[in-house]
Amino acid sequence: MNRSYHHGDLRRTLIEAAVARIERDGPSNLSLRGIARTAGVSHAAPAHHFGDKTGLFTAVAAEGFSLLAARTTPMLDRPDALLQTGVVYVRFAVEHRGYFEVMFRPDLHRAQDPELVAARQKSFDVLYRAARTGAGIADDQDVTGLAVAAWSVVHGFATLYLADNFRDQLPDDLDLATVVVAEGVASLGRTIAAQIS
Amino acid sequence: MNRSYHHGDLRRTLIEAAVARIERDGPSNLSLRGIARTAGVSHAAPAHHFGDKTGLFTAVAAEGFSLLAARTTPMLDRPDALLQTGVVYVRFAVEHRGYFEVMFRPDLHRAQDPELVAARQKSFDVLYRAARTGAGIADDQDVTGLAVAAWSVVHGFATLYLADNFRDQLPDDLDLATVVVAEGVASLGRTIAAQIS
DNA sequence: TGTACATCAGTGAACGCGCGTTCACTGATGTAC
DNA sequence: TGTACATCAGTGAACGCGCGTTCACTGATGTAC
Repeated sequence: MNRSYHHGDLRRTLIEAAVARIERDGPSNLSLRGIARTAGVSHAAPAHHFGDKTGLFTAVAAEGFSLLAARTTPMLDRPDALLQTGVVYVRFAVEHRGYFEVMFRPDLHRAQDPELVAARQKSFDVLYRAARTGAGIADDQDVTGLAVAAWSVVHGFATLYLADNFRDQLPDDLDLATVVVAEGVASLGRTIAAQIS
Repeated sequence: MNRSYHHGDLRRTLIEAAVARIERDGPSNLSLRGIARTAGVSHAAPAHHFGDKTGLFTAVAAEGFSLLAARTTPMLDRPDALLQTGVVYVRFAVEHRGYFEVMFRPDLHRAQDPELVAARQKSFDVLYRAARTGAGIADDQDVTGLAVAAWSVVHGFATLYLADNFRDQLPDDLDLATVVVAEGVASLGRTIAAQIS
């Protein structure tokens, strides 16, 4: 740990402080000064690396999408790729809530930032590939509905879970809860299939 | 419209101003003073009706859940109750974004407020009944997995849609998009069912 | 190896601002007689 | 119907606070010779 005047890796430290801060205080009440305080650094230091507040959150979101892509990509080799990708998505959201909450709040970051766009695209690609291989869909067939439905269910579950909406309904253990939900999705698919026609 | 010193129905006006404000500026940057400004009233007036900021948002959330329950309940009589409940849920989120965004942000309101608890419970009951009747599940069977999955998918879709994550993938028209997603859910159910075993 | 200098990273004081809350007040309304 | 008075709803000035951003600065590092 560099204790001298120059920090060494302040950029990284600030991103981690931002994440820690969001996990502690929730996504409201985010402040640059609070993050700098958590990082143990002067409140003007972030400007040096990120320009302004939005810049910092943009970097957090971009790194979040990179992390998510890195975590989900290995699942593509599994026979149950779509299921496993979903499970990893939910785990990511719960274990890295600080990233997750910033990633999907476009009011906090610059959506057109190139680094962010690239990282997000990488995540989306994994999802689409998982949907394709999982359902045995050929390259020229449309996978949009499936991908959007899969994304919606894991995203909705993660969001509601984090906001404590399932406390009374599901087992405390996330793995057990995931099994219940997976069975629910199968059951839901059957029900909706019957109601669409 | 009462233009005298006494407003007449300030409570209602303030709730509507809060909703309008959130729809305009997003869920971050909410301020009591801004809401009072939108309502055309002194910034100290809200304290009279809601005590403090949290009190106002609690009232907004409670009214949101009541509205949602009122909108979804009529769907229970339909043969395709679960599908229709889901469609109404998504429409509600999109058309009443101001309510929706507050309802699921427990950091903004007092979660144990009796009025809020009652209204939320009413909404949950509709969802559970829709899941039960939709899937033809008897009263003594467990419907948790199905209900949670159904809730997750509509909530996730609404959230991602509102945060503009589907711009490139789905038709602009919400009704058309809903059809695509419903088919996706059916397809997802099949895929997951195959991968669970 | 030593020195001079440019560049870079982080500091801390200062700014102006909008915020939530409080408080004594005032204008309007409702009630008792 | 008229008057006195209590209650209620909304006002506006004031408070202290934390915020984001700016700016001249200082301490450390890297480079040229």
